[in-house]
Amino acid sequence: MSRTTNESEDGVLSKDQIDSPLMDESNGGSGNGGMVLKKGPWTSAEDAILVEYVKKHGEGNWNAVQKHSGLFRCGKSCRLRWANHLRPNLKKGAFTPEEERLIVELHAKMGNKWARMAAHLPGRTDNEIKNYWNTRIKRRQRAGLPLYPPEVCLQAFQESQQGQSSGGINDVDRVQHDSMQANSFEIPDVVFDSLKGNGCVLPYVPDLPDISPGGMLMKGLGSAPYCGFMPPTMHRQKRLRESTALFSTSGGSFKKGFPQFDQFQNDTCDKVARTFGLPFPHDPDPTTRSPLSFGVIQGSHSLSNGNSSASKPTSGAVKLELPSLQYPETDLGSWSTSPPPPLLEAIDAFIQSPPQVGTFEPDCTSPRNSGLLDALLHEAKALSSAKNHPCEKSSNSSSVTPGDVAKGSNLNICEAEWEENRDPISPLGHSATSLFSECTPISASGSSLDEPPPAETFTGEYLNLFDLETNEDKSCPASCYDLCCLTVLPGCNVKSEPVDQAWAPDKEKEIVPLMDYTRPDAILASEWFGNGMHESIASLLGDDLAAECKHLASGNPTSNQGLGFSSCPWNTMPPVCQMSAQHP
DNA sequence: AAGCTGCGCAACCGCTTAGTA
DNA sequence: CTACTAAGCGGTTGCGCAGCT
Repeated sequence: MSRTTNESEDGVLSKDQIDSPLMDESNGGSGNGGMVLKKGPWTSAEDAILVEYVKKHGEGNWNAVQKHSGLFRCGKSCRLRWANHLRPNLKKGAFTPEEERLIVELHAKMGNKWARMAAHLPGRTDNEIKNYWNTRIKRRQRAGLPLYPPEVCLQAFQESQQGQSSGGINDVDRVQHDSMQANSFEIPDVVFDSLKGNGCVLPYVPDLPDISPGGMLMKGLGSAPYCGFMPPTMHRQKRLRESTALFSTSGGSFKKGFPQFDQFQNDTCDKVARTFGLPFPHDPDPTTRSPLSFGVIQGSHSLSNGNSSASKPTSGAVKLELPSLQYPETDLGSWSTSPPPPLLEAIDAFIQSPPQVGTFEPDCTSPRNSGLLDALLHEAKALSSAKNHPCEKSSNSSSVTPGDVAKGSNLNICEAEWEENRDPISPLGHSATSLFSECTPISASGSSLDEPPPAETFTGEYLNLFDLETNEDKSCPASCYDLCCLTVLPGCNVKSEPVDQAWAPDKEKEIVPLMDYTRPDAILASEWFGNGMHESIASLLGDDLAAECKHLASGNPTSNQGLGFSSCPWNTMPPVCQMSAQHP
């Protein structure tokens, strides 16, 4: 705003306009008789022309503006100028606190759906909101603050829970567009569209959504200090291409690696749904269902789903639009100087090019919402699959990983399975491993971080949450945590506080040190869900996992040191999003 | 005072979606 | 059903300004 257009040149086409390299010949080549179109800042004169034109002809048909008004601007540029600066009722100036709060809430619900967010902020443009958000991210990153305030995460979660209990996804879907006013989470249309079309078994097509409420929540909840931090932007198309390429060669492998996906998906989603009171259409054989948790989160679409506007389930490699929050993994990159790319790509690739086995419920869990979630989902499925097919296991649980963390625990089996499924093809096989390896480098000293998160923040909150937490954990900020949070659940040893209490705004301060409820794991591990929920989780996780959780909770703090806390969760991670079955 | 750096905003670019022939 | 066009959307870039050295 401070930046003005060529105001000094008001009234006439500046020589810039005429000679400027900004004049886009390539652009002007077509549709305007070879006329060169001007680029760059608008002048007052141009604004006046455009305003006059719109007054006469109304909005729309922007390509005609240049023809009829004499503006040397492309229609696109005119539309943008009008929408962002000239149209009436635009609010100028800084965002008010209320607006800021709303933006945060909206982003939590919608992800990077700037236009949709703008619809909730009269007088504000998507561009403004986008810029504000990007700025906010930077600021908070620098400050080592969570992107989403705990209240937002809590609200999101609670609302999602309510949505679940009150009628399942359909209800949620129904209110999605009014969610803002109601402060309820908005569920992406996409998710439900997909569900409708695919029934319970949906191809795992993480058409990346934006940040999903769920994803966001996960993020927000998951990455305490950095929750919801956006990764360095990478063009989605670019990423898609990259990821596609990345997995193109391993596409065949995927199937091999995840032979049981098909069967798996139904099982898990089903169980999860039932466990959490979600309507589940069919339940052929509940007993076979894989004990997977995270349905909790997923179950609540609002929680796990991102919303994406346009995604439809597709098969094969899918373009993923990663929401800001969708990159839990990106947190790594965001917060550290260490290169996130491998991780991101791995996860992205995985998400984008899920195993063709593809009958994942894409939307129920809304992979789109969170690339991380997708990845986790896959891993979880792999794990579950492995469980169902012990014969396929291999004893090769070598790598440093979760297995190490859970040494001597019942989880070893799972871990082994996990390892089995992971390498070499598992989507996360790469991501998980590389992920941690990348995360690990972020030393406790924070040397690899641009702005090492305040140690106090991590230790204070996390250590209280997890007995497992060690100094190593501190060195593994958001990114790791985001990932870990999802999987750690079982092992969380949380000094839990009753949810309501913990979230009481007035008590927030005192509680924060005890529990970081911005993290899903913390919530899950705490009394948040009450005993019933714990049971549900236990049932989902399976006895072994549950036992493992306890084991971990009581934990051997040193077991995970080499790898960092984050490594553990991956192995034990339950499928986050098996909610596919939420179709009518 | 000059240079440097970072921040924030405006605009652009590329892609997707919707509408129409 | 396909092709084309317009519009919309989200990510990225460029530039001016402010603050710091």
